[in-house]
Amino acid sequence: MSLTDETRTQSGQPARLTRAQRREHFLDVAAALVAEGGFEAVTMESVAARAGVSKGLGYAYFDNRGELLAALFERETGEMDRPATTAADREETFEGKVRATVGVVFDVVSQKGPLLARLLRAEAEGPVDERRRKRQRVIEQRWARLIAEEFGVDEATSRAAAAVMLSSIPRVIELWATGKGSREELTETYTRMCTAAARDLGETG
Amino acid sequence: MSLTDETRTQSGQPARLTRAQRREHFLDVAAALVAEGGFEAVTMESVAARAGVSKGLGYAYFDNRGELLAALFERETGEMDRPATTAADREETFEGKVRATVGVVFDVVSQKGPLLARLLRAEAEGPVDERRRKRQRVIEQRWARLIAEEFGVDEATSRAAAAVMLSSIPRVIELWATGKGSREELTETYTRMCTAAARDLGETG
Amino acid sequence: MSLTDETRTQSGQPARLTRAQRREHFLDVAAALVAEGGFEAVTMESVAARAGVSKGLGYAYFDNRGELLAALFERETGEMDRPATTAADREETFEGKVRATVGVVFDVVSQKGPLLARLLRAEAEGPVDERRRKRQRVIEQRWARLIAEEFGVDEATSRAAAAVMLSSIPRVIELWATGKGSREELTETYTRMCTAAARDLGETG
Amino acid sequence: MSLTDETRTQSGQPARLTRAQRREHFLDVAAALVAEGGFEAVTMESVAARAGVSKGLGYAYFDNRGELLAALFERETGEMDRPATTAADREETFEGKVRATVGVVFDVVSQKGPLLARLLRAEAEGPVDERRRKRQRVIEQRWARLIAEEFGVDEATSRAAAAVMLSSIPRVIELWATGKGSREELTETYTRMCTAAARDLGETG
DNA sequence: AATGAATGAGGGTTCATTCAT
DNA sequence: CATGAATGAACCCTCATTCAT
Repeated sequence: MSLTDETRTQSGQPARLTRAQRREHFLDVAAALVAEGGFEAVTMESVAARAGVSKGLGYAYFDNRGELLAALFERETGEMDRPATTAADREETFEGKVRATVGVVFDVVSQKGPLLARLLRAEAEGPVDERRRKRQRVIEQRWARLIAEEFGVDEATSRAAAAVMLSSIPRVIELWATGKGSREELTETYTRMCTAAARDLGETG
Repeated sequence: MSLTDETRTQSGQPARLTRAQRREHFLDVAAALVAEGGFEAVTMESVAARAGVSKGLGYAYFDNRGELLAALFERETGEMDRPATTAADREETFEGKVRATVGVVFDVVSQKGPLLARLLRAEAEGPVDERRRKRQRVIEQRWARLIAEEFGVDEATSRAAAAVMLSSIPRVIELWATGKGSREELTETYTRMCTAAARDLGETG
Repeated sequence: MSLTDETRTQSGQPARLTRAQRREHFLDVAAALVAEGGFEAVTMESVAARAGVSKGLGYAYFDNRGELLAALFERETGEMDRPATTAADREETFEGKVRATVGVVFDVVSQKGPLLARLLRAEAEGPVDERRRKRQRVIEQRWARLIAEEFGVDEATSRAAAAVMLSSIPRVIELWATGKGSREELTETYTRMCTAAARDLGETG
Repeated sequence: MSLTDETRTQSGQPARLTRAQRREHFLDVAAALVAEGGFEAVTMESVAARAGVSKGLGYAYFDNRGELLAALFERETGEMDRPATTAADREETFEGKVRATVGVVFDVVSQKGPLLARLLRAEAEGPVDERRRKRQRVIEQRWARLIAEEFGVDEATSRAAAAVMLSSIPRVIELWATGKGSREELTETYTRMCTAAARDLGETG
C-alpha cells in the first residue's frame, strides 16, 4: 500500500509510473475503496480521484469497471489461496489442513482487513461472480477430495460437506473482526466442527 | 402475491386501496423485482411502473428506497423465521430442531424462489444491512442457547458454533437450487454435520 | 418555433409543459441544432441546454439519442412529403407532378432552412438511416410507377431513373440556398431535365 | 494497400520508413478504416494501433484528425478524378464523356469498395467538407462548359444542369452496389438521361 | 523520430427525489 | 390521495491531444 494515496512528484505533477506500477496502484486504490465501502464504492471515477489521476486513465488499464473489479478479486484471493494451499499441503491430516488453512486466512485478513470479507461475500457484478464461482468450485473440490479420502465419505456427500464448511469461513473471520472471539478459540472451534462433521459423515454414510 | 400485477377495477381506474393494502402491494411488487433481478432491479420507478401507479407515489409510503427495501426484508424474512421457530419449538432435540428449521427454509424457498436467496446474500444497502445484522443476532442467540444446553458447550464456543452453522444455510439452499443434491440428502448431511459438530464441542470443550 | 428558446415563466422557473408540448419543444430544438451544425451537433446535452432544461429530461421523452434523431427525421420529412404528395396528385402529367413536388420542397425548405438538406444527406446514425431508407424506397417507387406508365419505360429502368432524379433534389435546393439560381429557373431546369430524360428512356428503351 | 498491416522487419522492430512512406502508410490504414466503419471509425488511436505504431505518432505527420481525413479525401478522390478526366478528354461528345466518366467511377469503386462511397457521402467534418466543396466546384465547371458548348445551353442553366447530373452519381453507384441493376444497364440509363436532358435544355432554352 | 503515460472535456444514460398541480 | 414533469448528481466510457522520456 505504499503508493495508495499520494503519487505526486515534488513538482506537483502526478508521478509518471510505468504501466505495471500504475496498474498495481489502481488495484491498491480499489482495494482500499472496497474495504471502506464495498463494491459499490468502486467507481472508475472514485478510483481515479483517489489515485490522483484523471478520470479516463483507468480505461487504459482495464476494459471497464467490471474487469477492474475482477482483476482485484483475482489478485487478492490469489494472495490468500496460494499460501493457504501451500500450508495445507504440508499437513497430513484433514484436521491439520483445516487448521492450516484457517491460519493463513487469519494471517491474510489481518493485513487486508475487511477487504477480503467483502470480496468474498458481496452480491457480485458479472465479471467478478464468474471468478468467484470458479474459485469456489476449485477449492470445494480440493476439500471434497480430502474428506472423501480420509473419512471414506461418498463423493456427493463430501462435496456438499466441503461446500458447507467453506461457506462458513467468512463468518468465522467476521466473528473475529468484530471481537466475538480470539483467533485461537475460533480456529479451534471451527477446526473441530469440521473434523467432527467429516468423521461423522464417514461413519454411517 | 395476489395483488402483484392487476389492481384495476373493471372501470380501468387504478383500484382504490386502503393505505395498508397499497403498502403491501408495493412490497409485493418489490419482491417480484428482487426475485427477478436482485436489489438493483428495485427502483422507485420500476416499482411504481409495475404497480401501475405514478412515479412519486412510493414516497407517500416509504421514506426512501432504503426503507422500502428494509421493509421488504423484514416482511419476507419474518414469513420464514416465524414458521421456522414454531417448527423448531415442537422438536425436543437439537438434531430435530436443525432438521425442522432446514425443512421450513426449503419450504419457503420453494415458494418464494430466488427472492430469499437474494435477500439474504446481497451486498446490503445500509438500511437492509441493519435489519440483517439484527436478525442474525437473534437467530444465532437462539441456536447458541440450544447448543449450550443440550451439549454442555460453554457460552462463547456455542455462540461461535451457532454462527458457523447458520452461515452455511444459504449455501445449502444454493446447492439444492443448482441441482447439486436433493432436498433429502442435503438436509441429512447438513443436520448430521451440525449435530456431530455440536456433540464434539461438548465432549472435550 | 414559438417555444424554441425561452420557456420560462415569469418566476424564473422553467415552464411546466404538458408531455406533448415538451416533446415538440425538444424536436424544435433538435431541428435548430441540426440546421446549425448537422447531426453531430445534436447531443442529449446540447438539446437540454438549449431547451433550458436539465440534462436527463430528454430521456423521459426519447429512449436515446438515436430515437430522438429518428423522431425528428420523421416529423420533418413528413411535413414535406405529405403536401408534396398531395400537390403531385392534383397534376395529370409527370412534368406537372415533378414541378409540383419541387415547388412544395422549395416551400418547405424556405421555412425550414438548411434543416432538411442536412436531414436528407447526412451520414446517418443507425435509427435515422432506417427511416431514410424506408422513405427513399416509398418515394422512388411512386416516381418509378409514374415514369413507367406515362412514358412506357420498363420497370427496372424506371426505377433506376426515379432514383437518379430524386437523388438530385437536395443538390437543387442547395444551389438555390447558395444563390446559384432563382427558384423559378431551378424548378424549370430540373423539371425539364427529368421530363426529357424520362421521355427519352421511353422512346428507345 | 501494400503496407496496411505488417510493416515489421524480421527482427520484430517496426520498419524504419521514410517520412513519405510513413505518411502513406497512415493514409492506407485510414482508408481501410473508413471502408470498414465510416469516418467515425477513424480515430488517431485506431489508426496508430492498426499501423502498429504508438499513439502519438500520427501528430508528427498530420496536424490533427481533421487534416488526416482531409489528406485521405484528397488522395482518394484524386485517384478517381485524374483517370476520369483523362478518359473523358479522349471522347468527342458529351455523351461519350459521360459514359467514360461513369466507367472510370465504376472501375475505381470496384477496387476501393465502400471507401469512396463513404468519402463522398459522409456528413463531413470541417476540413473534409472544404475539400469536398472545392472538388465539386471544379468538376461541375468542367461539365457545365461541355454542356454549354455542345448543346448551346446558357451558362447559368448549364451550371445547374451539371450540378444536378453529378449529384446523382453516388446514387447510381449505390444502386449498383445494392444489386439494383447491372453496371451496363445503369451506365446506359444514366448516360441517356444526362444526354437527353442536356439536349432538351439546348433546344428551347 | 518515436513511445506511451496522462489529461480533460464531452457525451450517453440512469435514478433517487422533489414539487406544482 | 395521486400524478407526472422536472431536477441534479453520479456514473460509464471514448477520444483528441499533449508531453516527458
